[in-house]
Amino acid sequence: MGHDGTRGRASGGNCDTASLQGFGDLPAETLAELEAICRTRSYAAGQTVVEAGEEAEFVGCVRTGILRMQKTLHDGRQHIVGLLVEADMFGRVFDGPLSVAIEAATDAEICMFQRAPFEALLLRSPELERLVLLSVLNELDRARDWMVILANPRVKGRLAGFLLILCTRFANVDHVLRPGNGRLEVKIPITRTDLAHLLGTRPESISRAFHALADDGSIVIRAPERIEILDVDALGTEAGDEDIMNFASLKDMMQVLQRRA
Amino acid sequence: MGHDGTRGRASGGNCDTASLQGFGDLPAETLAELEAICRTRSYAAGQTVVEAGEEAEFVGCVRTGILRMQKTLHDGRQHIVGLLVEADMFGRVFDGPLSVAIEAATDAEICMFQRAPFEALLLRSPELERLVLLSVLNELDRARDWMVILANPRVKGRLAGFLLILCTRFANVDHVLRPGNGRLEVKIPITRTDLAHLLGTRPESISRAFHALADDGSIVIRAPERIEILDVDALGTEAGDEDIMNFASLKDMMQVLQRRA
DNA sequence: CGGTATTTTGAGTATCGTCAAGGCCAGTGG
DNA sequence: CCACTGGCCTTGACGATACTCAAAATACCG
Repeated sequence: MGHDGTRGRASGGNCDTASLQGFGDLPAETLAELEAICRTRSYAAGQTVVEAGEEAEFVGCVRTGILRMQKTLHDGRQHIVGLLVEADMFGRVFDGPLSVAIEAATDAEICMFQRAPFEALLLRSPELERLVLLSVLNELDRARDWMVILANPRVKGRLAGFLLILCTRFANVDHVLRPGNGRLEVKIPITRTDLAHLLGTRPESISRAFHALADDGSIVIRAPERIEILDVDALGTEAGDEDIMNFASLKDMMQVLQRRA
Repeated sequence: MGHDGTRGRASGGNCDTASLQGFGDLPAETLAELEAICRTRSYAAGQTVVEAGEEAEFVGCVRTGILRMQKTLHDGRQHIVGLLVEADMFGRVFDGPLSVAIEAATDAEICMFQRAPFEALLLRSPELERLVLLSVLNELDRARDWMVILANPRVKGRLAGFLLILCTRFANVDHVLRPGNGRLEVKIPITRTDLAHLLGTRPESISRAFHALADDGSIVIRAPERIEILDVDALGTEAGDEDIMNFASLKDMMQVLQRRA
């Protein structure tokens, strides 16, 4: 499964909090206090960051890499309920234990803040509180996006929706999107098995759906994890076109690419 | 469809903010300020509360009834991404337009706060800010619960999960749960069509799934919208048992009911 | 009582889950 | 250098499930 269940360990050193997305606008004083209570940790793909039900000792912020949030079912199967990327925060503030487990989907670097001092700082810094609130609000939106995708009755449609989300929401993350040489190529950041868990199906169906989209001419499978997007509109139709707005920027990018080619 | 698209209108009068769940613990001073900027509105089932994309003028808190949040697809179909019940808050604070439309699923009373003053108050009152944060965090958890349910490959399993959520999370709400005369009866608060949208399937499949569960002896269909729960464990197994913890309280309730009968 | 919306049922087809086998790639050890 | 191993992805076949279309039954409302 690739999930070896080992825990990452602190690689020492504080993070440069000011370089975290969104944190730059915080007052220097707040940043200094954050700097004092944070630490960078590195995790290899498959390592566990937080167990479910754990009284999260830390509040974290992803610096590089991708984490997956998952719920463990009683029979041992695991359902992925979201991905965390650059600048995403996690860990319950003010509240009880975390309801999801968090594992590294790729090698990742995380900025960890000790929980108690972080909460104390939160009460004193409205700017930070606002940042956290926006972060959670953003995550809520993303969760709803997943819901719309999952509600699609056909696997092919769910996969199309997933690819579009990858192109829009995860666009400027890591190396997910590569608008190289006149083509739009996406790097699938998780395994087929994980993708199946995320989309509520089995790896076999994922594979078939990929090739069905390829047969339609919507995508080209250059490698299992490297997918070239050919027809955004077709994917949108397949996915149900949840939001036309979202694709506008993506379509623009496609046109620019085609003009360049 | 029952969605007549009409807007509710203010029925005048301020709400008794102190009686809102969670608000009771706020300082009297904060409560007084809230009182000054709020207003109660009543909506009939099917009326629109907020349009999607609207620069939400208000932040709201449900007092009675049930609202549904939905995303409108370009072809006009609508996907439900969640339900709002008593004490649930909605409307983006600090952020842009709402990404979902909100309609009354049943007759509902809502406490509306003007957005600008509410945000201002938020900055001054850490207690209120914390309340809002917890509210959003709670909603995020619920969204993830929906995701786990939606990821279930069989419709029967998704429906079982929905019923369990109805019994646990919506337990002490409106008239959803009626532990009358030794039986546990649930009132489905939305139509079959809406339920189909929520669970990512069609009304026909919903109907068949209900009767399949009835044939299994897990439930009894006393009326299309009145479902009697017989076997919580069977439903849990069918749903995938996402969290055994959640059912503990429900099982207790069942035992109490059976002892009483 | 008639009209409408909702729910249910039925039959046929497409899709998907399941089981089993094969292929591809990377790392390992001879 | 090559066989071997194990993980991941793919493919095939078959049965179960769910979607589609159509129509009937039921409930709701004036």
